[in-house]
Amino acid sequence: MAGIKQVQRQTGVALWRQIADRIREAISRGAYDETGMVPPETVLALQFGVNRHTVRSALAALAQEGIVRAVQGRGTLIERKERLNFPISRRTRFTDGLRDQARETHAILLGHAEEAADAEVARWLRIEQGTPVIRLETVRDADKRPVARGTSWFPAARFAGIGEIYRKTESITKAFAVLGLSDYVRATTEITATHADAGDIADLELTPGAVLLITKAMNTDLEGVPVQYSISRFAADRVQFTIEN
Amino acid sequence: MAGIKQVQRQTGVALWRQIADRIREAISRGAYDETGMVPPETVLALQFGVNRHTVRSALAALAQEGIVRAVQGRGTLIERKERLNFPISRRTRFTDGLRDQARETHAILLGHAEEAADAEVARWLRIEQGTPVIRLETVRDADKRPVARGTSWFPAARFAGIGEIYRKTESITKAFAVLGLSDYVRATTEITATHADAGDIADLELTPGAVLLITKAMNTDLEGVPVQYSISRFAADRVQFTIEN
DNA sequence: GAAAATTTGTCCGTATGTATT
DNA sequence: AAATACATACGGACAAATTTT
Repeated sequence: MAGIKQVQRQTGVALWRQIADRIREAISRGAYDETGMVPPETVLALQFGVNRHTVRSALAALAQEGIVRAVQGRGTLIERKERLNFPISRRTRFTDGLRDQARETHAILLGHAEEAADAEVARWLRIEQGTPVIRLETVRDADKRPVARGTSWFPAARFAGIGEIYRKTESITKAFAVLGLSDYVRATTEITATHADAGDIADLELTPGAVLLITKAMNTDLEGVPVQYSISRFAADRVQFTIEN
Repeated sequence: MAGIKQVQRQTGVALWRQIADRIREAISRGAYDETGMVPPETVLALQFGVNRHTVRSALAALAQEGIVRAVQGRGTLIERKERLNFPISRRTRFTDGLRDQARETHAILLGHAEEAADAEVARWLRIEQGTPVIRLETVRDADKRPVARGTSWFPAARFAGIGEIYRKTESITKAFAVLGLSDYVRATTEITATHADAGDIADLELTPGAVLLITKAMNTDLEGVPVQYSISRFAADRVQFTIEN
């Protein structure tokens, strides 16, 4: 390899930014495709003629952008990504929506409980605060990769036992069917984005600083009665939403 | 103030994480509401009994979450935020949608140009690649705060001069009206999220690591002919989208 | 308006811990 | 078990931006 162009000091652009730009460019050029990894920090530090910590600042920035992912003891891996598409419509179904995009999907029930509806849940489900609801905590995988984790609430009186049914069927649609609700529709969806918290990082196998797409959604039966309120947290670099009007 | 509980070493949780958690909690408790700022790094370092760099790691994490914002020479400010709501529907109008939520909105035209449609623009506008299109670069403000920046493309043959008209009217809807298109509808919207790049940070007054909501949207006239394709980049901590089905 | 003090930003060097190979 | 590689933490120095004097 020919000599590497050194970074420039006192230019008004911090060294770590220059280095981040150079590494980002090298990655997109395919310079590290053989190994799928960035060279070790010590090597990069030598190449750019800076301290290892300066390289670490650059790599931290790239990790935050989702371009690389550092694994202690192994190295810094280059991330490549394709996004799963989630259409949002009146007929939005989580699992069905993935059918053509992933060979294998799973819905794992982390836990379920019966509790009293708080103000937010009560408002979305249009019930009295304090009414019993069933809460489900789930993680959804597509091809062994976690895609989203979520919390759903259901009116307890109408959907008693939905937790265990969901664990077996791995599908809200099927669980509803078992409980006598043959069809339902998506009424409203609210979308925001933020950074991943500790729970997201653990459940979705993300790195600190990762971006999340968050949906708050309410489903109703065909009479317009709310049957489910859910908050889902998607790994933003693995999904996109589409709305067709 | 009574003694501050020191952080604990060798517990398997990094000091900077413990400190970030403590500061986050203090902020939500309102402990710094008088000044709206976190104490200086040197003070925090003394309080927690760690080096200033360790505090900096914690503050960097909080800055990334959008909870604080460091300003060189001033201090580390606490961010408080309310989100503007953008309904996405067949009748989605950017400016109209903000009318009840902001006293004053502006659309600034950064620049416009006529160019040949690339593959992506051609696909969305359903025209031949290479067909002339007009590109508009805009930034939108609500109450003096930038909310989104975007790029829009229009078929040049049909909307000649839209750049200058938009600069005066500050509204796509009005510009369309001037050019003889009295009504239009939102056909499709694609939503993703990612980190802000350098341009976003500058135009939207963000900090590095900020989260963006990105929409790719296509509008058609009432006959279903595409009239606009746009990519908009929203500061995620200032907006949310809602979809009513 | 200029100088000083304050506060965050960058960079280096070193040491040690932890996870993986 | 040893080597490798990233993670954490400390200490110091100086730069840059802002506020205060």
